[in-house]
This record gives sequence, structure tokens and C-alpha cells, in this order.
Amino acid sequence: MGRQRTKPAPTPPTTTRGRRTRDALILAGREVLEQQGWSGFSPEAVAQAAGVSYGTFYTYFESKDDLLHHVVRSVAGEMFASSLVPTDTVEDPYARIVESNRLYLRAWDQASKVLRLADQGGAADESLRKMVLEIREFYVSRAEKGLRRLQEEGLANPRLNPRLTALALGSMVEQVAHSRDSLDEPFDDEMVLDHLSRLWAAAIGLRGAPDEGWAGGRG
Amino acid sequence: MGRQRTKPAPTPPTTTRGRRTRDALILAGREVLEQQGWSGFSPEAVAQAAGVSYGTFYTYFESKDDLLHHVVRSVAGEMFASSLVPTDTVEDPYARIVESNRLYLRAWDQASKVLRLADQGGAADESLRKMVLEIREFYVSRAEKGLRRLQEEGLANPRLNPRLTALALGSMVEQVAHSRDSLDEPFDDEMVLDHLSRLWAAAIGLRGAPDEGWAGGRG
Amino acid sequence: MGRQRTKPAPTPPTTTRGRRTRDALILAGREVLEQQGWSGFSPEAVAQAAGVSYGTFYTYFESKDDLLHHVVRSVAGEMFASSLVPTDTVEDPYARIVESNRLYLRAWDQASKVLRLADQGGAADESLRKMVLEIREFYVSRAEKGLRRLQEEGLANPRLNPRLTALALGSMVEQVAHSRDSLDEPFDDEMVLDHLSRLWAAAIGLRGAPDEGWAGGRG
Amino acid sequence: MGRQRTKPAPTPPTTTRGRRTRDALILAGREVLEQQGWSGFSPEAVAQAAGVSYGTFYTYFESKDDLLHHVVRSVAGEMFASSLVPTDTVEDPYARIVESNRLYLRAWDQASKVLRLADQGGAADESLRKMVLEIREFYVSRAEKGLRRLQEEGLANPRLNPRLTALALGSMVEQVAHSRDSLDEPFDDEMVLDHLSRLWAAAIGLRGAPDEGWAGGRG
DNA sequence: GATGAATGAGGATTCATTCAT
DNA sequence: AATGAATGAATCCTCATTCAT
Repeated sequence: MGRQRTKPAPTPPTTTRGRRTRDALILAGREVLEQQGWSGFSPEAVAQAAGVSYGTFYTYFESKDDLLHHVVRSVAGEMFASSLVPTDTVEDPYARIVESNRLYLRAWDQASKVLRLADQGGAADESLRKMVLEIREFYVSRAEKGLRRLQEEGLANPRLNPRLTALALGSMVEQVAHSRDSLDEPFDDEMVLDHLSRLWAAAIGLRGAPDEGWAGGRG
Repeated sequence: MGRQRTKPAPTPPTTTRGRRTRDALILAGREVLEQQGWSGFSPEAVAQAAGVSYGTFYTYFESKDDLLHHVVRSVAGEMFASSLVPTDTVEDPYARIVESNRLYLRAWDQASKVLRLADQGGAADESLRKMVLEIREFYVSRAEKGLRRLQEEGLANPRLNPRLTALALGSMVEQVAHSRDSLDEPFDDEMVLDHLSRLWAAAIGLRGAPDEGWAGGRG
Repeated sequence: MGRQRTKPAPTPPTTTRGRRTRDALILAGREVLEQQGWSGFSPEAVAQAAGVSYGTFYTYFESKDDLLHHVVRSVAGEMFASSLVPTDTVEDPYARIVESNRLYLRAWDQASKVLRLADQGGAADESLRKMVLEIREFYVSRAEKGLRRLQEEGLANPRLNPRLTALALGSMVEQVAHSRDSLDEPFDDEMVLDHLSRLWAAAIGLRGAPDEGWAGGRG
Repeated sequence: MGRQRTKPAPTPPTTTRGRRTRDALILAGREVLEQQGWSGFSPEAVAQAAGVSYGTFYTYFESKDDLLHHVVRSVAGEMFASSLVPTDTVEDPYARIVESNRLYLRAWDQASKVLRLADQGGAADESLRKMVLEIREFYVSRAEKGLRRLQEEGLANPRLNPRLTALALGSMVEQVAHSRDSLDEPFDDEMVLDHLSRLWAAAIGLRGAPDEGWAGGRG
């Protein structure tokens, strides 16, 4: 008797004002998450940070988790967008590594807080974890392809497993990006980028890398 | 003059039975944390996992946070303990890198879940974050010293900043240890250890490393 | 730097409905306290007495103690308000004593339960005790001034310390007001008021008091 | 089938050691109550104050309330004991008032904290309230008898209701005894006793009282 | 759409009391 | 008789979500 009353899933806003409020909430959610972590991430705090009242939150989002998804998706989207910069035009392999790392470093710098949180999941949410894995996969497989090509061209150590190597070196960049702001140490951006790139190049035995045969020739 | 009604911080158990219960709670806390994350980490769940009633929880710990501290401290203690294995007896530099990585990898494998959670802090607890940083620092500075010595002996690339390099390569190992179990991929332990060590050695330009002059001589 | 995660002190209600609910809770708190004492004074009981759910309690009060403060403040406010009745228009000193006592008696009658409880403090709360002391002080110092004037006019025994005397006689009235309802005895209001006033007047040796030279002459 | 298992009501201790422990607990209970009020009055706190372990508490007392009864009974007993000092030997009525007040004041000084607490009852315990009333009654009826005799002898105002008057003046003394230590003011014991007695005497119109016809004769 | 008051299930904590040693 | 660990019902409080205006 009577229709099953499910919660009226918030519809996308139709007015400009609605869209603006919605975007403000997503942005505020991200900020709260970055600055206060899980413990501060409440609908109330987010609404307040966005400058709207508590009730408005539920005008746009089904639940707290719903907002979280939108936040993560937004961050992920940003990462993908930033990675679309074409690096293939660069000819020099080492320069390409530097550019890749620059992008990866910058992207993780922005996103690491939110993505790490998503990785461990408030409610052990599988779909969030997946999203994070997809992002990693995107970068890792790009690095893997790059390495494989270099190996084929005889410019990199062919004895390395491209997948595992890409994973390890990507891990290096990601973790440095993340832990950098926990440090007291004053490594400036360029120095970090320079070292990561040189370590990366040397690790894969890149021909023509800056540190190749660092002592001016081998024995 | 206003008397301070502080909660009487639980005293350490005096009997054997007490100590056993307490230890069981810490262990159970760790297991719950590893298996269920924040969301499952409740005094009740921990007490149940330890096979005691939840009232007993408060016989030994002031609060949920108090237990968390003890869990983290215990994990940290384990990491330090495992690192005390003397590697200095090994003569060959590359073998030493392998051994170091084996230990680090194994240690993080055990501890990474708890430590990552602590890093992001349930209650944004500063002291927990510090504990995690201390652990990292311990390993990083050990790697730093090792690298510095190799540089002095002319066995590693002297143009690398030892601190930053140690940080980056340590990050690589830590992050691989952590992300390994999120992966579908079947890289076995020895293969991972082998690659990480070779990448590490190549990255610092170690003389006599397995991949040195990987193509049997440079063009 | 360690961010302080303080509970967001409930904001005063902005709407009429809110204010009504809040007031109802304070009133209910007082009733519960009067009728059931400490042991019945729970957020749940108060909310129920106010006809709202217990969650609502925390919309307006930080804690049980917070409500207690508001209740006491409200009672205290009432006492002060009731004391603002001008008695200075009355010319006859004895009539003035009677009026003062009538007010004091009535005020304590209303308030004594709550104030006694506050005096002994659920949480040994210093600020509550202070509030009670302030109320006493208000009445005592008023009586003190009255007595001093009578002494100056030669209408009261000048050998009495005005402060100590006011304290003692005020104590008499307060304690009678309080203990009256513990008694089985059927002293009606007017009789009590009459006796207290006559005792008071006689105690300070008021000229022209009802019982002055009670036997129609000494000697 | 088997006896009804009621809790084995603690038997009075048989050994000297047992009696000593028991007494220590009652004394400790009183001290805790005086110093910390209800909120601090826990079996654990009492046991600790008595220097025994928590469990021992229940060797001697059925429950927390049981101890409370014993404490109150002990305080009451002390009050009664102190009142047994014979004052009837004193001939001068005013001197007798002074002596009575001295005893009452001293007795309440000791006992007021505990008795006030008992009066309001942790668990609204009727029997405790009764005990307090009995104590008051004891003193009040004694004062009442004294007043009645004085009235019969033509030494006090016969128009006063002896019962109500005794109640009021007893209230004065009791309340002053209680509130004295809340005060900042430095009224010394003798001064307080002196004023209370003179106010009392004047209030009942005692012939031959110190302040009778304070101005050296009436109109 | 927006608001903020209201809701109550769920989680943390206390503490009087019991029990095994 | 003494000890102190163990128990769990009762209590305080939180916070995601709903609702009346």
C-alpha cells in the first residue's frame, strides 16, 4: 500500500546558487579533512566552514559518507587533470623523469592528506580505497611504460622488473611528498625534485643520467 | 584551593594475573586496530577480543586514547627491538644494504597498519605523531650514516645529500612495505627485497653493486 | 600549535521556540532537583520532565553541571528580584523588620532546596558555593545596615556588633525557612513570621518593639 | 532445595585487629565525607584513606550506604555524648544559656558537614534524615524545656511559644556554627558565643540578661 | 532552498559490588 | 581476614540524521 519511501536522493542543484553552495560544501569538506582529520570531519563542521547552516548539508548530500566520496572524487579529478600535461614532447629521457616527478610531487603534495585518510577509510569503505588505488595505478603504469621503453631502447637496466621498479620509485616520490611537511627540515622544492630525479635515474641505470659514472669513470 | 578531582590514573598491576590481563588488552587492541581500523576500535571490542569484560578495560587504561598510546608504544618498541640486530659485522656494503632493507621491510610489514593510523591520529594527537616520526628518524639516520661512510670511502656518489637521500630511499622501502598488501600482484618477499636493494644500491651509485655497469660496460 | 579540540559551547537559541525549550529545561531541572535531589538529577530525567528528548538537553547545555549552574543562577536571580521590593517606605522600624523577614522567609522557602544542594556541591564546585555566599551576603549586609542605623538613632542596642548580629539573625531566619518543611509541626506562616520578627526585634533591643518590657515593667 | 542465598551480612569483627580496621574505615569515611563531600565518597576512596584494600571494605560493610549509616551514627553519638555534660548545676539562667550554646556550637562545628550531607541524603534515605531530625529535636526540646521553666518562673517573655522559639534560636546557633567556616571573617569563638548568647537571652526577654535595658533604663 | 531545533541510537566511562587467590 | 582483579548495569555524552518552520 503506497510507495516505498526511500530517502529522496538529493538531486543535483538546478540553480546557480545551488551549485555554488554545493561546491562550497565540497571544498569546505576537503579543507576540514586536511586541517582536522577524521575527528573534525562532521557535517556540522563542514557546513559551518562553508558558511551555511547544518540542515543545508542534507539538501545536497545524502550523508557524511556521500560528501566524503565527492571530496575524494574531486581531489582525484584534480590529480588526473594535472597529469594530463603532455610530457611526451620532451625528448631527453632524464628531462622527462624530472617533469614526471615534478607533476607527481606537486599532485601528491596537494592531495596526500585526503587520499591517505581515504585509504584507511572511516568506515572501511572499499570504493574509496579503490579510488586511491586507481590513482596510484595511473601513475605507476605510466612510469612502468616509460621504463619499459627505455629498457627496449637500451637506455635503462634491462634486468629490472618494470612493474616492481615503477612501484618502488613511485612509492618513493609519493611518500616523500607526504612526509615532507611533517619534517622540520628545510629542503626546498627544487632540491627535493633534483634528488628524487637523480636517484630515480641512477636506480634504473639511465644512460646519460647526471650521476652516471659519478667519479668520472669506473675502475 | 579548589581541589582538583583528577581521575586516579590506573596503577600498574601488581599481580601476575593483572599483568597478563593488561598485556592481553594491549595485544587485543593492536589486533582490533589492524583488522578493523578506527571504526572498530572500541573499548568494548578490545575487551571482548581480550576475553575480559569491558569494565576490566578501565582497570588498566584511563581511556580509549590511553590504550592507543600503549599499543603504539608497544609496536614502536618492537620495531626498535627488531632493529638491534647487528648488521655491522657484515663486510660487503651491498650485503649490508640487503640486510638493512630486510629488517626495515619486515618491521614495517608488521607495524605499518598501526603506525599509519597513529600518524593520522584519531584525536589528532600530537604525541602519537611524534612517536611515528621518531621511528622514521631512527631508521633514516642510520641509513644516512651508512651512506656518509660509503661516500667517505669513495664507494658511493658523493654528490648526493646524505640526509635527503636516506629520507627518499627510506621512504621507498616504507611505502612499498605498506602498499604491498593493498596490491593484487604477487611479488614474493625475496623479489621485492632484491629489487629494493638493487634500486637502492644503484641510486647511490654503489661501487660493486649488482647492477653496476649493467650492460657490461658503457658505450 | 596543537589544536585545541574544545567542545563548541552551545549557542544561545536564536528562535522563540529554542528559547522556550531552553527555559523549560532550566525549570524542569529545578523541579527535578527540588523533588528528587542529586540522585534524580540526570539529563535524561530533566529532559523528560521538560517534555523533550535527551538529545535536546545537549543542544542547550554543555553538561549536567552546566545546567546546574543555570538552575542555581536562575534561583539566585529570583531571590534578588524578590528582594527589590522597597521596604524603605515603611516608617516604623518593627514593621520594617517584619517586612524584611517576610521577604527573606518567602525567598528561602522557594530557594532553599536548590541552594542547599548547591552549597554542598555535586562536583564540589567552587563557583556554586560562591553564588550561595553572595546571596547570603546580600541579605546579611542589608540587615547589617538597618541595624547600624537603628543603633545610630538610639533605637537598638549599641553594644552589639552589627555584622555578627545580622549574620546570626539572618541565619535564624534562613534555617527556619529551610527546616520548616522537615517538621511535622503545624506552625502556620504568619505565626512563624510573627515569632521570628519579635525575636529579632527583642534580640537587638529595639525600642518600641512588641515585647519590650513584656511584663509591663521591670522590677 | 537449598537455602535462599542472601548476602552474608558482615558480622561484627571478633578480633582486635578486625575491630581496629573497622573503626579506621568509619573514621576514614567521615573524613572523606567532610573533605570531599558526596562526590568523593566512594568505597575505594574510603578504603584508601583507611589504608586498606578495596575488597576489605566489604568485609565490614554491606554497602556504601551501610558505611554511611555507621558514620552518621558515630557522629550523632558524639553529639549526644558531648551534650551529656550536666548544665543543670549552674544556677544563673544566663550562664546556663551560655553553657548550652557553647556545647551546641562545638558539637555542630564538628558534625555539621556530615549531618548536612545526611540531611539531603545521597539516596534520599529516610532513616538518615530521621537521625538528623532526632538530633535537632534533642537540642530543641531541651531548649524548649528551659524556656518554659523560665517563663513559669517569670524570668522570660511568656508570650512566646516555647517550641517555636526554641526552634528559631536553635536554628540560629546551628546555622552560625555551619556557616562560620564559609566566611572570610575572623570572628573568634568567644565573640561568637558571646553574641549568640546575648541575642538569645534578649530575644526571650530574659530578666537579668547582660543587655537588659541596654541604655540604662527605659523611657 | 534554507534554517536550526529535535531526535535517539550508539559509544565512552564510572563505580558499587563480587570473586578468585 | 585481606587483597586487588573482574564485573556489568547505569550514566553521561556525541553526532549523524530528520523535521517543522
